[in-house]
Amino acid sequence: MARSSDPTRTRILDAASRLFYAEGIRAVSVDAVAEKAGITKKTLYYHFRSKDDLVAAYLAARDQPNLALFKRWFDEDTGAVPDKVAAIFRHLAEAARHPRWRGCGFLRTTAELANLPGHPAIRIGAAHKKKFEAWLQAMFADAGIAGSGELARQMLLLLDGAFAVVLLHRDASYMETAGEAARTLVAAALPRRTRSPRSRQPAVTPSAPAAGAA
Amino acid sequence: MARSSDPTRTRILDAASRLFYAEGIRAVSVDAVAEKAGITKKTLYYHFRSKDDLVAAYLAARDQPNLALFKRWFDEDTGAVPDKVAAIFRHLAEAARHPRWRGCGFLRTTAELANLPGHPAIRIGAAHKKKFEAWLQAMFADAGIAGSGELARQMLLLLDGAFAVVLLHRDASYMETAGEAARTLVAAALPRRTRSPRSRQPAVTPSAPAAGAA
DNA sequence: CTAGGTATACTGACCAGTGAATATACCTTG
DNA sequence: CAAGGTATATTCACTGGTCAGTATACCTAG
Repeated sequence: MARSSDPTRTRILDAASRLFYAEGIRAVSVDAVAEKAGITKKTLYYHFRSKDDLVAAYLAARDQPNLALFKRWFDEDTGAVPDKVAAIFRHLAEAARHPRWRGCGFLRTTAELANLPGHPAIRIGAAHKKKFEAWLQAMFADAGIAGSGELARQMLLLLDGAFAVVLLHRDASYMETAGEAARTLVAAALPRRTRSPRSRQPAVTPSAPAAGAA
Repeated sequence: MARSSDPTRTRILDAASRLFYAEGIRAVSVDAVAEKAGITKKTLYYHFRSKDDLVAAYLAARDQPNLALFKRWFDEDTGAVPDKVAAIFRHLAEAARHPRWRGCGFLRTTAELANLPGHPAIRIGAAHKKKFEAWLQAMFADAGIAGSGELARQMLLLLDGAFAVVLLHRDASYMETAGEAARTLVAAALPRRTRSPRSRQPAVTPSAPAAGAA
């Protein structure tokens, strides 16, 4: 049985990841993945039961690294919670300006396989987003925010909306707009004593600070 | 030359629309569209130059009706602007509970064809979203909101985020969360004298039931 | 010498798009 | 009005190519 550290399996997964992310699931053939990995199709089918399995493995391999990246961006920002959240969007905006950026692999796979609701890849994508939401909620709860669950959901909506819109318009500034909306919502939910100075900057109207909405 | 009112062309477009929306672009063959339309493939190719053309026509046919629906939901709500915006999300949440709902056809097509940046269908999708954003901005400007452009972009992000997340989790409640976040942001941006009483309800904490969010 | 792993070569199904012929409807001209 | 032509609209049958997945054989390491 091939272990996850199997070098051949790793090569296949690496090739699949690049191709599926760059071109989409149905646009990439198993032959193409095998060729990119430098092996034959039969070897690929020795390591993965089917193309569907390979697609699921592609997303599963992206789960932990993606979450770790978000957490690092959050942790490394030295500001208050609204700024830490905005930092995630800031880093994503930078990534989105790279020519090979193609949005969120989890969302794009879900959109492409929307006609197969029980597909293993979709379940992995859903679990990934749930983990991110749960982590955010924990961060908000730690900061003393009462409606941490609702707020985490709102962050998720802004983030995934930004993935979709930036991909559609090829305009990374929407990612920054999402970051400012996120900062506004988090700042409004924060208990007063811990609110950061930067979070008092209104993202919506320069005249009316949104502090009263909490 | 086939006019847009051509009954055969309409039949093809109707079949294409149902299939592409339900199954995705690359999952639907031209043969399948022709069969669903009750014609032969060659007839389809008489009316459309290629499959790519057909995909673009599918989205173009959805542009105006979709916008008209959003405008109607906005206009028919009798509340203030934050409530009118929330009404759009409320109606979409209802639609999302239908078993055949598959998210936003424009976004899903964009996600699937992300490897073909210049594809005509993507340009039509981008134009559609830009029209919606411009219309929203005009509504906000009419309501005396200073940062109407930024606010309209935030609404777009919440809306498209909700499309993506609801499709991923098959949980329409995210659409309502997005609606409440939208209501909060619009209410915070509104000049004080015209702010509605409902908009003072905090959208962040779930303990306060928002009207219509059932 | 045997079991895990890889290669060549294949299957049957499907795919986008086309060639050649035919039907229909209208329109000109004698 | 009638004969013949022309553009529109449709069909059947096909092409070259790709797809996911497999049958069989080989090969190398323990």
